[in-house]
Amino acid sequence: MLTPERHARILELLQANEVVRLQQFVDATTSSESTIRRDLAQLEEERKLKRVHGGAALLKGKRDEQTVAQKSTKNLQEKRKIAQLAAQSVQPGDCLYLDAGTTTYEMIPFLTVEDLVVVTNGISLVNTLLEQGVQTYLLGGAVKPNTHALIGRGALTSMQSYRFDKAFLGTNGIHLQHGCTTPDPEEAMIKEQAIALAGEAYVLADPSKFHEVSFARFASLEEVRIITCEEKEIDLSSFQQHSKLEVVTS
Amino acid sequence: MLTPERHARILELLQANEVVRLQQFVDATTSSESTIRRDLAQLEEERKLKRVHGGAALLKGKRDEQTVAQKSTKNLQEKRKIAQLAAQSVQPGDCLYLDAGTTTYEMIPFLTVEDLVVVTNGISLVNTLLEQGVQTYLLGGAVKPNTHALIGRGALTSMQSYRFDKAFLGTNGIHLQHGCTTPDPEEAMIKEQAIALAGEAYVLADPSKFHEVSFARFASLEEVRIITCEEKEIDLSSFQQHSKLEVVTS
DNA sequence: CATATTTTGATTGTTTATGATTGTTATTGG
DNA sequence: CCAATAACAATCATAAACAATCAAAATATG
Repeated sequence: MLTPERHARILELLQANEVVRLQQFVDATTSSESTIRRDLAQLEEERKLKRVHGGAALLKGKRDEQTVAQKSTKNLQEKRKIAQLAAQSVQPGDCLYLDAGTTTYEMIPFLTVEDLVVVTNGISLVNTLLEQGVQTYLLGGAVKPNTHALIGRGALTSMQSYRFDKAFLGTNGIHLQHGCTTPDPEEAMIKEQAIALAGEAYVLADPSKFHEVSFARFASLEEVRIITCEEKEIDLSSFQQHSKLEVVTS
Repeated sequence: MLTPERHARILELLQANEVVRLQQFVDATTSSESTIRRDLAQLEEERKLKRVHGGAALLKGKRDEQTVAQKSTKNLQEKRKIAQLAAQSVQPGDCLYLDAGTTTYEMIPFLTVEDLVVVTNGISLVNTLLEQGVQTYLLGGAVKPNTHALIGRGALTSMQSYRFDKAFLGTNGIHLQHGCTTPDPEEAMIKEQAIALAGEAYVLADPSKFHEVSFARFASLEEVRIITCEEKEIDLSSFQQHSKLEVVTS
């Protein structure tokens, strides 16, 4: 049986049964225990299921995670490392703003300190935040269909009720002259205001974003801390002069 | 029996019985006392129940609230009929408010007219609304962990930017003297304001809600239209005198 | 066709969940 | 208020489940 077939069969069994033990998967796929374990590990990475001792269970909030889950298979390891580094800046009692996006999403499992309050404009983050037991606030506003981010006037005005210790933002481009940019001007406005309302603003960017420029600018290099992981092709030293830079040594 | 199965069984027993002895859990799950104790400790940590000497009890705030998943399997056919009737009142170009809740959720597939705008405080509704191609706005505010509804000051203030042609609301109790009631005062405030901002307010209630009273009142019978389906045990004529009543003949 | 890479299943220590046992704490009835 | 009793938390041994490792098989590549 081929890997995608097995994965499909596993998810199918889970849809039907909510909780399934390892041996059932073995019987259903005529594969070994080891293979099933590997499959389960992988599917958990992709956030398609939750492993439990003795088998696997369906994720509770499966409904609006799908789009995020698909995206997050790409560069997942890099993103997770960056996310982990970013999460280390968080202190007990902090009030955070988390941008909608896959990198910020990956931060959530690492947000383990006590007494956090998180404000976000990403509907997809809410479920996971609540499962972590984090007190969660959502901005209001128009829902952007493909990303499920909240944007527009409503989002801007409802953000004004909050102040943040730290804001964590994703980006599409980081450039020496043009700063941080993103394709959607609406989202750029939100990011810009989040930076203004935050004591410290962190931009999370994997190496592919450097020297890229997108349409709408939301920050200069000077006003944010950039968190990334190192890559030999990219020379980060030029950025170091303009911005506070934190790099994961992978 | 796997851990999530046990946890589910424990919570299920609690929903049915309000307060349950340790031995009942042991019998129901065929596990040892020690294991149940560990489970209870963990579930209390997750704020799913309250441990008491001799067993466990439901959290007070959650007394008559169930998770969305549990609710939505119950009375589904009835709810769907009510939802369908409610959706018939919707006209092209309308701007609607949809309450968070399972009955309002069931309305979405029937919202097939053109040019709708929907505002809601229910995160769970967003996905399905977008799939229907409806322009969707979400209120801001605190996210209520079990129901994923947006509540609190943030939700109230962000609602003030909108005006609705029609508001559709769920309820837990409908009573001749006490009007419409719901367990959570925070949610009641939201519902109340939605009614104030709407040209017409509709309350969707299956027959089990009649003559019931919950904690927080959000409307009198006079100011809303009630949509329900008929049931022989319940005499709706007394309600007819106080309120506009629409009944599905199932 | 030979070689490199990936996937698989068996084997191995290691970790985890469980149920029994222990001593400790809370409740109850006199 | 105190003793009796029930419920509790803590500890421990064990068995099940686990991750890590490795060699064989399947697959891909030059």
